[in-house]
Amino acid sequence: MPSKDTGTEQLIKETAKRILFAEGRLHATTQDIADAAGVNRAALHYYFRSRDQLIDTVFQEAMQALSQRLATAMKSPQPFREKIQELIEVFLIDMGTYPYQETFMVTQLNTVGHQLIEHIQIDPVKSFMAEIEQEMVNGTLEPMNPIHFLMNLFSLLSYPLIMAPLYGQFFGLSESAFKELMNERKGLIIRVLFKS
Amino acid sequence: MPSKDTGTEQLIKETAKRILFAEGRLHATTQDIADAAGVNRAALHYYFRSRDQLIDTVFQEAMQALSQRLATAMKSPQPFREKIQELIEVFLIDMGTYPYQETFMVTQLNTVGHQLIEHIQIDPVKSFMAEIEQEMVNGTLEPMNPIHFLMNLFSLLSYPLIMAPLYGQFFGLSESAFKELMNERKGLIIRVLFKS
DNA sequence: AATTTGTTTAACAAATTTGTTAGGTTTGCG
DNA sequence: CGCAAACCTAACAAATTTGTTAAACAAATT
Repeated sequence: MPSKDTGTEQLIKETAKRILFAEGRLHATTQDIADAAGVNRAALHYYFRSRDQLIDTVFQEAMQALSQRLATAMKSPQPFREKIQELIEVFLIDMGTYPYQETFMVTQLNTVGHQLIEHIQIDPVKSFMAEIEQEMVNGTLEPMNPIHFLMNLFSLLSYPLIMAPLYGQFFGLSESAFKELMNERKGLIIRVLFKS
Repeated sequence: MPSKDTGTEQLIKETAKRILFAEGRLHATTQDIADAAGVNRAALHYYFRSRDQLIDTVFQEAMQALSQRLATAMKSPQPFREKIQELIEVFLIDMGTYPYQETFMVTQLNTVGHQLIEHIQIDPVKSFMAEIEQEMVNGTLEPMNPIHFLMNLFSLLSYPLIMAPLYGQFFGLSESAFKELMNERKGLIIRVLFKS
């Protein structure tokens, strides 16, 4: 830790994340971010050198956070079903605060041309897939490629939150009606995945 | 139709859609689009006056196309299950060509601040929801808010395609392996939705 | 062939966004 | 205190992106 830490670097990163991941304004300018953080735009260059580097930092951190969340939930020492339940809870909370994080990352990958990602943990995912396969042998889950199970899980979790503005338009849902629906989904997703 | 139609206007729109919806480069510049279309950038202003108007035109057309697809599939005079099957087929083809259309629309809604959308048909969706409710009464579907059923359907369909670059990173999937998985999903989604 | 009309583009201008610099401010510390 | 280091900002410069204009070009019509 440096002798002087005003927290500005952290503030800028968090503000950038809020604008990009929470508000979904994917082409926010440095001015937008600086204003929202209440700092001079030059501070942004002081800490991150360039817009690209700020974006890249935020991207890498988001990737690691995602990887970390997955790893923690997947390594949790609980029975399978409870583990899934925990994963859903954790993910819904995170998606509630940063619904557009994944969208941002995909857009980033599409524009920059698939960049390398640092420090993502692949092992917990692999062992979790083995665990899923075991459940299929046990008969708890329908047999399929375990990747499908994961795709189903994350699809059912993420997509509605990502597309909320669109669903609002098509179904004329209010904010609160939508929140109510999302709460119902916790149990619903479990039922869909486990067919019980 | 004007006496002279070089097809340039159409070409520009289609190129814009390709870059935005297919390649997912959501902050493409007018230069990017003009280059990809092989026309001078001024042509873009000649036909659309400004970048914003081009984007808006493309946005509205995409919205109407989406609404149209939904309406057609939902009004199809077939038994429920076959209707869903058709909807899945149609949607998977469209998503294959324009995976980022929905992402673009949401981003647009988030940045421009929920703009009005012209000519979207809401009636077919309503009658389809009634049909879903009827299936629940019949016992073909688990009882739930029919919006959940639609959310589940579109989630399972769209999300994997939208997040393909991310899944590629996390699971180390090749293009062809991914395509294979997506083909498997057609039947899988039906099974998940109907629990049979 | 001359004219009209729609189309295309090069060159220029304006606006926006990003990056730099030099100096001012604050804070910790001998 | 004095001063060194980190922090912050106003002002400026550069780069990028968007918008305009005037002229060239091509095809249809008279």
